[in-house]
Amino acid sequence: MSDSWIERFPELAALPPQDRAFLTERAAKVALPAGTTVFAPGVAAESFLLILAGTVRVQQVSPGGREIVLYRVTGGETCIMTTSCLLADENYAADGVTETDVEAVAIPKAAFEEAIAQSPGFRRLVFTDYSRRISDLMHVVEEVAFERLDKRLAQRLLARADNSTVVRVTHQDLATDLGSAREVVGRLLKELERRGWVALSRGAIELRNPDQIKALAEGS
Amino acid sequence: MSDSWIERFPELAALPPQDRAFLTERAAKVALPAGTTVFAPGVAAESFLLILAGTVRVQQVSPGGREIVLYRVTGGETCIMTTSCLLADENYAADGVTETDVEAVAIPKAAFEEAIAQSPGFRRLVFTDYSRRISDLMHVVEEVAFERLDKRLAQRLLARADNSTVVRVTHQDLATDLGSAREVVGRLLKELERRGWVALSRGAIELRNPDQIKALAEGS
DNA sequence: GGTGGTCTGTGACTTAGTCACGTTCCCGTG
DNA sequence: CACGGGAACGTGACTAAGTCACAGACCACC
Repeated sequence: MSDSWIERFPELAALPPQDRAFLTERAAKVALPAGTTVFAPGVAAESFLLILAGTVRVQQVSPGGREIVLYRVTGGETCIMTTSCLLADENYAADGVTETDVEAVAIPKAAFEEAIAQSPGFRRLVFTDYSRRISDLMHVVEEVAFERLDKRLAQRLLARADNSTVVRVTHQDLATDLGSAREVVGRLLKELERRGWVALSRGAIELRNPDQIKALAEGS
Repeated sequence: MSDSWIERFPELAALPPQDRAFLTERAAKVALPAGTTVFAPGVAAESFLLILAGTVRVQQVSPGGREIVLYRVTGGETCIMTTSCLLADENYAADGVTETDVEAVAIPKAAFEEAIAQSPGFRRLVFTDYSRRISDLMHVVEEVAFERLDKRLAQRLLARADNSTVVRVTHQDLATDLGSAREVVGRLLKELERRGWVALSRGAIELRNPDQIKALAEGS
């Protein structure tokens, strides 16, 4: 297989040639259409996944049907859920779904373990991603436990806007991001509209006053 | 240093003799009195920590003064916060405090990295603990986001009771465990007392009807 | 026997979540 | 083109949880 994908991962690109060759020989490129379930509670993974492009959403679903996004895996990152399955035979109560079409590289378990054993750079990649996820999770706990929902909503709107002025997203999507309920998000959005900060329409939210929204997102 | 401590860690006890010797030569036993801050935001760790006895509480503090316990590290486990600092030079927004007197073993950074490189068993120990913590954190998110506070309170009471019938704990301690507010916990406890399930006194809670409390803790 | 610190109680209020609907919009099929 | 069904959104009434500003109550130690 071509080794061009390896450039997406600085830790791997810096490996000595024989390590790079080892990885590229055993890696297989996979394409996952949007909406694919990458992993789910109770399903053990059988290969290590490196994401090249697209995003995977990792979320929890409550018995009552509510959902919360724990973090997103994007290009240049690895999927620690599958990593953990490989390394610790642990099964997690979360599921991963592709939000967009995803291109990834799969490394079989045996090759993964050998890479871990042989290559400090590869280990570093894996550990760094573990740390990043723990950091993400702690941030989620902090937000859910301590921050006001309107502030968190403003943050999500800005994050999803990504410099554009119109966000194509449903109230339910935002509620899932925040671990809240659709009606609650709807009411908060309505209040923002009343203040003239956003304009609401079906499936889309226009940010009319990004500065005020930013102030809300950053406010104490 | 004596190598008897290594028996507390099955993964390490099973190592080949030279790996065991390597670790015990470089390890230093440390004793931390209750209430010691083991790590805090912005402070980088300089050695890897294995806990022999006692517990370290890892928690987040909100700007508004509220706190939430993320997880506890007990005997036979490693402290992944310090691990992450060593492996990924990442700083976390959490702090660790000893809840009891703690006996631990510290392995300096250089020896830690060598052990990671050389010993598959040592790697396995580290990865397993990472996985456990991620699992813990996801559980916290799930609880905080989706579960009712009275149910979570009942769970905490039972966990702290540990087969005894009297729990020595303040309302504030429980609130910190749950990431809630003292007054809220107090009101819920009062309601449990009204039902005759507990008896309240200053600094202690007597479980008068553990079965009902269990039912609440396990109920949908 | 006062005194300061910790622990707990209370009421009034705001914010968030739940439940059970009703309404509106869109898009394909007959 | 009507129309029927699903997805998205709106609403009111209610419960649960958090906040704020206090007021007591208890304990230990001079």
